Amino acid sequence: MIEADIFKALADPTRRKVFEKLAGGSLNASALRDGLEISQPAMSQHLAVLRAAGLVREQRQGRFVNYEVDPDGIVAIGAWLARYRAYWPQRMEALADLLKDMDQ
Amino acid sequence: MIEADIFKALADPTRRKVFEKLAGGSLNASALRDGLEISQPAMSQHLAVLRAAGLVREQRQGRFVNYEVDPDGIVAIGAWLARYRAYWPQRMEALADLLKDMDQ
DNA sequence: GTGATACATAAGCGTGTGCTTATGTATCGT
DNA sequence: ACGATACATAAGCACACGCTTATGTATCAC
Repeated sequence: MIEADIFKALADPTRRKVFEKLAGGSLNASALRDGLEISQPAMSQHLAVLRAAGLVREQRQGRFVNYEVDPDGIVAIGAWLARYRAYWPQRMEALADLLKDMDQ
Repeated sequence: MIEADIFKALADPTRRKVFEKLAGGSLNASALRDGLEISQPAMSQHLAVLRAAGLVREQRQGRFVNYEVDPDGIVAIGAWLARYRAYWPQRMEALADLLKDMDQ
């Protein structure tokens, strides 16, 4: 069950912050650290969890490892959420439009 | 942060099973137990977590307490997911249609 | 080659989580 | 009123989780 890893990964607040940072674009592990008061090994461990969950993927570039959001993870969450379509208050597309607007 | 409670709640496999059972319709705590090898207090605790996360809501009916999916929780997940819209492989509506088909 | 930088991994530790057993509270049947 | 049923709560315990420090590996600059 891949959902198990996904929800576990997202249960941690630091990992959610990291993931949201990556929503703005690709970043390396060091760049992901600043702003967050976290040690280098802790970040490395968090990234390993996110990667194992399929939420993030990496790309080596010399000494740096660039991380980016893995669309597969997003799809998996969407797939899970789709099972509860009967409880969506309206079409998810409409919700998405709503949320896009309140995104500042 | 309500997402914290939501993802934490869904991180547990038993709670996800309970939640998916409720996707089929309202059920009381005892009915939710069968199939799952879990004690009565454990189920009660899991339901308390799901309720606190806004994923489930209850309705007393005599001695029984009926639980059902709370659309607010679904909306909250959809709202969070909407932040990553840039990484959706296509429109979520299309994904939803796809998933509805492979839902046996 | 040598030192510095970027990141991963290992080991150990405090804390949170999910379970159990035991008990409490409320409603139903008689 | 009394026992049974449905569920919640309390306390205690084993284990998982996230952190730290220490160390390993790989790439860059010179």
